[in-house]
Amino acid sequence: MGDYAEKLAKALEKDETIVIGADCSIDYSGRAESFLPFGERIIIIKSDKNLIVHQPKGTAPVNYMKAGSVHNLEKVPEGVVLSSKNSKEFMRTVLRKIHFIQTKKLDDNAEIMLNGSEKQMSDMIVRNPELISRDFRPLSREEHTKYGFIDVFGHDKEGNLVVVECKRYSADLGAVTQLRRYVEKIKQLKGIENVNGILASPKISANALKMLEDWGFEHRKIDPPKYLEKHRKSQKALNEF
Amino acid sequence: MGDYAEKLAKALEKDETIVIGADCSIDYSGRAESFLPFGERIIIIKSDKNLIVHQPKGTAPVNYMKAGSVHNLEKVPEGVVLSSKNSKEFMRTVLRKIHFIQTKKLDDNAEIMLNGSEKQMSDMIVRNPELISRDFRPLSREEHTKYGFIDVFGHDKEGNLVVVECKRYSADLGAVTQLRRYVEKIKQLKGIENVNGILASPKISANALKMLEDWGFEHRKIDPPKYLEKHRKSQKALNEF
DNA sequence: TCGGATAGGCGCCCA
DNA sequence: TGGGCGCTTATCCGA
Repeated sequence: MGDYAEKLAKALEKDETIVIGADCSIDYSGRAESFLPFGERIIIIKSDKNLIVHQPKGTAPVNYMKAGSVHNLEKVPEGVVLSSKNSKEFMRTVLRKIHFIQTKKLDDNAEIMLNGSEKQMSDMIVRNPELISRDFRPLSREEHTKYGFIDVFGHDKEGNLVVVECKRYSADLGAVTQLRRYVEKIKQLKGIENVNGILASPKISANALKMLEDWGFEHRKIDPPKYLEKHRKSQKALNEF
Repeated sequence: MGDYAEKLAKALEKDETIVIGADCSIDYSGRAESFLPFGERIIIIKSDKNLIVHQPKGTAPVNYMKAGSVHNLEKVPEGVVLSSKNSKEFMRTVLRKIHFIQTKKLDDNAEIMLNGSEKQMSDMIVRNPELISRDFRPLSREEHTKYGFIDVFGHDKEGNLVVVECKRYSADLGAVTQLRRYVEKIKQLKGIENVNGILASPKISANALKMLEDWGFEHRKIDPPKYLEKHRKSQKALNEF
């Protein structure tokens, strides 16, 4: 265990990414309080000194510490204690058996390119305003108000203002109240009553649709761009493997 | 690379957790579309066949596949291709250099114990209704309505209904619209006008507070239970290390 | 499975 | 730094 502590300290020093497989228990205190009894997990400390702990199931880490945390090691009779802290949080990991440690300086400057986001959806609507209605004319995007940011803002032929809120997946009650908040703020700011609210999404829940219509708003069924496009194209290839 | 492919296949078979350090590129297609150019990352496949890919910075994985995905390996001239799929998604990882692979069956049945959640906050309010007001009488928790679930529902001495919405951290505009939605639904369901809305949280943003007060609702500054308790106690200990 | 809501959410942008 | 909000959100819980 002594060798491990030295290896870890050296890797931390050099901003390497550290991967540990270990039997450990974890105390956390900060935004909440937690305790995780002993069990075998993967612990990763990244070059930005962010720490994540993964149990053998699930996508989300069970414990974690933000980037910029300070990590210290201490040998104790039962093994090694990893103490992590930042300005607001503290974590104490007792490693009673270490199965492996890998340390490596990772060279990765790449950034992911993503299609199908809500932002691309609103871009698409600005380029193809007929998706909202035949006479919709977009005026601005990401309009900032005290009551939030409006995705797409415009008007129709009669000059009625139109507020569009986009959701890349199913629209829920929260999406409707969000739209309502914007419409009301615009009404108040401009001192007018004729403001239309449009919720654009591929799906909407029944309750949300009812609430939407109760408020005199409308839904447009619109898919985010390129959604599942490659997936469909690769179906043939998938069938093979 | 051939040895690696075999090692991986065997580990997948045995439901081991697999940790790979590799230079790879990633195509993803499913709920959205993405491409990540080559770079050095950590890839983890867990015993539930969930996959996460971590770049050397950040808490969140850059790419991932849900639990229950199927993973296949294929040797190609440039290295190894890891194909992952489930009913709705597809991911293709090209590993052109593998730095290390660790495989281990992780034994971990422990569950994290957490203090300071919103649910515990509403429990605390039910036990200590004077936190809301001297004459608040809780009636129910998690009251289900078509417009959502109410955290705490009760009445005051005069018989006015009271809706309480809790937030464990700072309350924002969304919290206010959520509260408003519940209050309106209760008014509609009971056919009455005297329904009070209370937003309970340690903090509230200035815009949210204004909107709250515009709607005639009130804020109560309440901290989730045990929040930072250990942290404060350990301050002395922290100063030492 | 779907819907509604929380999360120690994270990460991004913008004032 | 804080507010506002999207997210391949994940995860939980109830109908």
